[in-house]
Amino acid sequence: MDLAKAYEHAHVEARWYRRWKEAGLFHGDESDRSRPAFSIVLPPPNVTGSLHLGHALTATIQDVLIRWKRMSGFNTLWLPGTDHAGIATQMIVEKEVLRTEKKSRQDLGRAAFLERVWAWKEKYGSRIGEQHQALGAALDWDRERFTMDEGLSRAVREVFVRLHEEGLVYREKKLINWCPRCRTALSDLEVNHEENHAGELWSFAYPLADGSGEVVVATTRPETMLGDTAVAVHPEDERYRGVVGRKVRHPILGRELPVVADALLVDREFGTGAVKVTPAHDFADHEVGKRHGLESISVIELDGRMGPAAGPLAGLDRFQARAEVKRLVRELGLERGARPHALALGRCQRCETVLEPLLSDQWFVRIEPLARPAIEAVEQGRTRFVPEQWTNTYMAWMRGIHDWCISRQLWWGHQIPAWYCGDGHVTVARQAPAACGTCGSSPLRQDEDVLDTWFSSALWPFSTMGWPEPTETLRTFYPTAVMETGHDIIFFWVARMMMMGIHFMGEVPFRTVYLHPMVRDEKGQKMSKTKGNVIDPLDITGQYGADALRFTLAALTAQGRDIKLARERIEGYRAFVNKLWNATRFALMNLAGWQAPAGGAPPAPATPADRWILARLQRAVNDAVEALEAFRFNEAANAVYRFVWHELCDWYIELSKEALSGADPDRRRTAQAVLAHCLETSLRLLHPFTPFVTEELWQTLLARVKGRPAASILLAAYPARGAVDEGAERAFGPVIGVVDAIRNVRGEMNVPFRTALAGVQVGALAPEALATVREETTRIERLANVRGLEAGAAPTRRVPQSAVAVGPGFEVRVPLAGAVDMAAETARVDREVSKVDADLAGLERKLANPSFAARAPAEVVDRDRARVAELRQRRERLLAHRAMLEGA
RNA sequence: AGGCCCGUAGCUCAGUGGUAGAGCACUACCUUGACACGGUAGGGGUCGGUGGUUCAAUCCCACUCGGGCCUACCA
Repeated sequence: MDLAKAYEHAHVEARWYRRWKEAGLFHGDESDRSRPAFSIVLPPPNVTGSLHLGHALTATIQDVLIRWKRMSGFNTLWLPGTDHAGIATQMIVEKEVLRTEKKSRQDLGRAAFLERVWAWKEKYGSRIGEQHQALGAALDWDRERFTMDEGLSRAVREVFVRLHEEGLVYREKKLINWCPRCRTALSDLEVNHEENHAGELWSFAYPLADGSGEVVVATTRPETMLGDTAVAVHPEDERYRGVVGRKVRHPILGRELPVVADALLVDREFGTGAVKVTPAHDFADHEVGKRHGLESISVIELDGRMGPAAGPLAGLDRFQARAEVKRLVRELGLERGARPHALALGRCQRCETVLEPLLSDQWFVRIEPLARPAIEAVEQGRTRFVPEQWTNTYMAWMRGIHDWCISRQLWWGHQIPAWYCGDGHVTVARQAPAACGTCGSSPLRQDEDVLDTWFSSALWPFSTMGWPEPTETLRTFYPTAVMETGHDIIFFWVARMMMMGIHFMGEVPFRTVYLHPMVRDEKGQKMSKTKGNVIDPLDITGQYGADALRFTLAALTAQGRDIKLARERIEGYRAFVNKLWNATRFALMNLAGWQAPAGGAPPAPATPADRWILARLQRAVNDAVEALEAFRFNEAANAVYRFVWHELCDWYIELSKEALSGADPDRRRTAQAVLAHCLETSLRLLHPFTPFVTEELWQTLLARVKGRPAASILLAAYPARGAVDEGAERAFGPVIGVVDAIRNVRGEMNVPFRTALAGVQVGALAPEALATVREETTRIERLANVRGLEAGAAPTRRVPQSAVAVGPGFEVRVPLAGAVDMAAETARVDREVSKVDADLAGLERKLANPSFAARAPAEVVDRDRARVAELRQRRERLLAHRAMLEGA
């Protein structure tokens, strides 16, 4: 079968994915413990989600790891699944129901609404998985899971109950972040802090109760003064020494508030140095309240309106109440000014609504006992972060961690397994209990709240493997090898998996956390659904192919820098895929009559070029494997890219043309063997990055040379590291140098390719190197088109109509009779001379410094001395040539 | 307020204590039986700034200026 002239990805991708999947190549074998295991759980995308470039990056990197390890002899498992994404999904379906049925979820009621969500999930839940298939992801679809499927729901209940039994889950009325629009509690992490919001710092006076004066306080949220239960000052502040312990009178509500001294809350430098204290609606004030035994008065309700405790303002929206408080205070003559003030507003991660801290009954995870072992695990190196800098981020957060609010007032999610009897006793159980565990009464009512989505996500590495059953899968594949995800969810997800994995499995959930960069748009903006700047990777794969996108993402994944994706880069790597295609096409055209050696033994090289390309191949393999081991995907990709394009294609294929089409059958066979070996190895080396094209080419290539290849390149061995023949690399240097020099003259002097160069003299080269140069450049087609190379120790024969090129260790004189413009050649030589002069001046200055010779390592000094000698010789020859030109 | 990352060619970015690199873009030439998604050659950078350490700094250190991100209860 002949290959098309250009690679057409559309004809290849879907076909191969189907065959891989049908052949069961992606299955992780839980019963096979003869090979070391290597497992990854795919960070579960939202079930409502559509593939974006972040997913594409994650999928690419994980697939590279999985395919590389699979080919390297590991028993690999890459486990897919989706997340129910509680609040996000509920919002999407709510919007949809409102649009199509003009009903709110309350109109439908809980059961009917949940039916709608499940229907939505059935309809769209498989989309994201199919999109991963288009990228070539070698996921074990037989094990696909969903956070709300039966098994995982059971794991969630089990964890909740056990944590409750251990006293690590509790229910309490605490100050939490509340979204008045979503009508739910949120964890600290779901709060987005809007930087430098242009707010106002507004001041007013609390009159002392005895009428002897006033204390002026400032606030950015005037409406909260209705819930004030104290005024705080710094204990060492002279200005307020007299008022501590006295009372002020609330100007609107009339109650008396104590003036307390609190060094933790109050910054004497800020504002007036006196702070109003609202324990029910501010986290810092809440702490003050606890320290001083203050009453907490809630004045803002769950819907964002003022409650009964707000007195005359009850029923107003919180922002209307703000204006109203200011008006009332102003009328009372107690307003004391205002100034612009930048503040960080907390907003709902989902809907951007300004959050309200308020007191509410919620479920919490007591986090400190879970965090401590998760910190230790990282300290002890049982889990490590790559890039390393994220260790600090993780540690800092874990050390300052607060209890985790896990209840959400939503409908879509795992309903909390807690039941209340008529007397308000709580029974926590795995199954719905018949009677109250405390008083035995019934009926019981289940807690209506659901758990934070991240609660079930935290269990993902083991819940997906069958926990709480002691499954073979867990035994074989837990802990996973790598957690590969974005650094934006270290706290949301990575940290919580660490805590839960250690607590319930007794071992960390993953050995390495690799945090990939963020993919940004061309302006460097983060791509997000809410911003609407999401690029659909499937548009890219449709246009350029999945391999091109994958290779691009891998090649741009450097550590410590975000990816700004430019279309030109993808085009460039698409060209690379095409180059590989055509290199194989060339090989297939020239492999007639050759049989691959049994056992895939490397070919015996015949020429310096053979030895050189095999050495370079081994170096590329070593570089790529070392880079992969260090998670340096860009280096791995670039090492292979360089080798395939700039060494195999640019040099070896060109050099091999003579042998492949020549009369000598031995030379032809050797060239065939070396070329086939390099190509076949390159395909295996590249397979994890570009699975489709490499599979297609590998099958075609091996079918031609071997007859019956393996079912998939994925079953072939990944190229192994080995010793590089550095002598072969060095020996070939002069060939490249001489050819480059000839091409340089040709290019600079505008000698058309058609003009074959004859009578080229190469001199000042070691005899063996000269033999190589002679052999390889006799006829090297597009490299130089040199015919009849002459050799000599030093080409001194007068050739007036010539150009000269002097390189390290050699001199090439190119006769250009009739084709050469003497003035141009003189100018060219002058340019060369001034370059040499500049280099010489720098080096000579350095060598003239006595402390350089004294302190620098001898090898550095020697190298510079040799270089000076070489440059001087080069200068001399160039000038001699120039003199000859002028004399002619 | 604290922490982290980034400033290298026109653009997007690698990189290293010892002569500055790639891709794209640009200029010139080339349709040569693998490939124009190609080939060859060329132009283009005092590696953000200032000091310090060193024989030697783009690289290490300090400060500084710009850009980005994350954490945080300055009302």
